[in-house]
Amino acid sequence: MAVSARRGQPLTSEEIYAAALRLLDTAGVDGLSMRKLAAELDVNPMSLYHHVENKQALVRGACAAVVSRLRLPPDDGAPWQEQLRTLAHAYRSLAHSHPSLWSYVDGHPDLVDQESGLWAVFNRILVAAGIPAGELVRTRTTLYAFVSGFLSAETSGLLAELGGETGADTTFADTTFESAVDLIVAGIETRHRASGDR
Amino acid sequence: MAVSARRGQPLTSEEIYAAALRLLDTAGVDGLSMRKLAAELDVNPMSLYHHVENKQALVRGACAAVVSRLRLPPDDGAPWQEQLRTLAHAYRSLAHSHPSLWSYVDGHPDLVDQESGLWAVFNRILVAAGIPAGELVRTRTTLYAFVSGFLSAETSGLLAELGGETGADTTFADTTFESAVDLIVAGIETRHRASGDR
DNA sequence: ACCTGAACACCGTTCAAGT
DNA sequence: ACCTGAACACCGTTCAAGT
Repeated sequence: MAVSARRGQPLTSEEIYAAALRLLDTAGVDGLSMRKLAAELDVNPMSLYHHVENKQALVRGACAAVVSRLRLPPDDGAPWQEQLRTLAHAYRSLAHSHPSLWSYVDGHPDLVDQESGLWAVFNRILVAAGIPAGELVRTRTTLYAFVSGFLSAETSGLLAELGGETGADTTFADTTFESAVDLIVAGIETRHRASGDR
Repeated sequence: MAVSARRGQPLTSEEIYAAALRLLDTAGVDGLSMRKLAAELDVNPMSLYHHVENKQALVRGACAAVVSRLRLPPDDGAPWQEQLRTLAHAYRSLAHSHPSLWSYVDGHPDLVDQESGLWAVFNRILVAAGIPAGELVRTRTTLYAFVSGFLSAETSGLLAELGGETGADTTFADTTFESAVDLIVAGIETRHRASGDR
């Protein structure tokens, strides 16, 4: 097994993705280059191509690794409202763990489902909330868009500059997210009640 | 006044931005380059720098031109629900007019307000809806995030692949957007009713 | 004032050659 | 198998020189 002339150790894709994530975090998607990544790993730029198809695959892979760490709420019979809140907060803290990556994740929702199985869990919760089967996809898509739109606003700085602190530990963004989730839950409850009235 | 050797006519920034928008529409933000733009205009790449500070300013300027075309609903005393729906549809059709630009607009919400005055109009409508002054920024930010999240999902193809046609002219995306706006309006009405109960 | 060519410091990626 | 250097086709941008 040939070995890097510069490092005396073989490259692994784990190393590559870890270093890529580090660069992405500090410099954003545009700040990552194959050549800088190679320098970071003390390796010839071309060595990377033995472990990664190309730059696009590298970025996607790094994001996939992040998204796969989403902690989905267990199917423990808790009220759907609670499960939905838990899911929303888990997703938000995932975004916060790598904010400079999030615009990419946002633009590639297929990756999200593929790596986390989010949609199956989302469906389960919405079924528990009484959403009819025919409305499932529509509702899930809308709610996902709402939450990810919120995170995009947060990540891109729309929320950061607004209003100061509201308390000891919670920021304006925290309380605003809370009320956004409230609005979503209330929206579903309203819909449920409406269909019950028929 | 010196003149392009290749074209026999002076460059104008209007020309530059129009051509840039054309390139952005067909190739996306990553597909635009100063050199390709210069070729499109039959001009030396360096001539562009006499009219535009750099590439970033060029992209921002092109997006600003698009956003400034947002048609805001007039203050004609129509019910706030109707005005909110009109605003949402105007914003959506703006996004549809240049979908490949939208991820950039989405990541730069400051540009949106600066070029369209959206937030003042948004505030006016929310005041009419009975949102208290202290909740204005929070509510407006949340609703904007919801709508732009939806458009991001639409623009990035999340909605495109789902469910076929629902009728003659309306697509799945159209009806889903409609129900998303319904959810938003219902959410505000609920909040209004709740504060009226106090 | 406006335009231009040469140059610099970067990119991603292919390919043939090394071990 | 894995690594590497040279090379190709691109980038954005500076600068000195032209008209």
